[in-house]
Amino acid sequence: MARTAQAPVVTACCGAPGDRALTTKQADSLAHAFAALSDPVRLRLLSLIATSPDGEVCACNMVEPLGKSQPTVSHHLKVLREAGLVTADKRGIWMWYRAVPERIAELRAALG
Amino acid sequence: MARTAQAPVVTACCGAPGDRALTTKQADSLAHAFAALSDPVRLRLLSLIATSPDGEVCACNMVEPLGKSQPTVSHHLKVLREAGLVTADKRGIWMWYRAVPERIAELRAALG
DNA sequence: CGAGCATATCGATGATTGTCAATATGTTGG
DNA sequence: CCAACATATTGACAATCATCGATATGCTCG
Repeated sequence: MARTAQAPVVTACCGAPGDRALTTKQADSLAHAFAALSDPVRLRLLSLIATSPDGEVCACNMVEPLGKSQPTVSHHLKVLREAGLVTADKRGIWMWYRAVPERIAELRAALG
Repeated sequence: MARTAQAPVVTACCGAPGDRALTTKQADSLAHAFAALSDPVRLRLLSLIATSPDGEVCACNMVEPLGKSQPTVSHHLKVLREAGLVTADKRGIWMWYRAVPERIAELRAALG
């Protein structure tokens, strides 16, 4: 007695799911990371940062191109930081953001 | 007169963002796709399907391992379908789900 | 110290989402 | 056609989220 209830023992109605699927813990962690990428504003922020010639971008240069208020941009940057996708570095008055390639590679690996 | 307002022309306060960042349209599309991966249940569903030996899994075999109600699983499968990450194929009573590797590769490429 | 600026946090609000019970749709066997 | 079953849809509700204005924090320069 397993599967759906009255599935024959030998070959069930359905394809076997196998057992190398994600655990609940793995899925929780990954979902949290992907959630950080599930907003257009955050994707554009990460894109701005990751494609910057210098490898880092000042927060002051991200408000205007995004067309969102400063608090909104700050909020999204925080989400990206908490997801481990970017790091922040305060120098003087300004906050400099860099991408975290290892973390991004992690997500890419989860898709492969 | 650009950048933040009173940034010197030569070298601004801040790192230049460059111009190969995502457009609004691209970001919208990608965000929609990543949003489909932002839930643990959906990640486990996709994992179940993608790692199945047969390359396809019957919906009847995904309700029990996930510990969620049948309508909830059905809802999540619909989200994955609408994101283009899986396809569904009705054969007789059962619905068979397969992963869409091209679409998954698309997302992986966006992270590269 | 005090003024001015960059960034973060707070509080509120409208919108979206995950979940389930109930029900509908569609398929097969008798 | 009817009963039984697999899956999808509907309706409702609590929780989360994106957004902004107002405000707080922190830094630099005079």
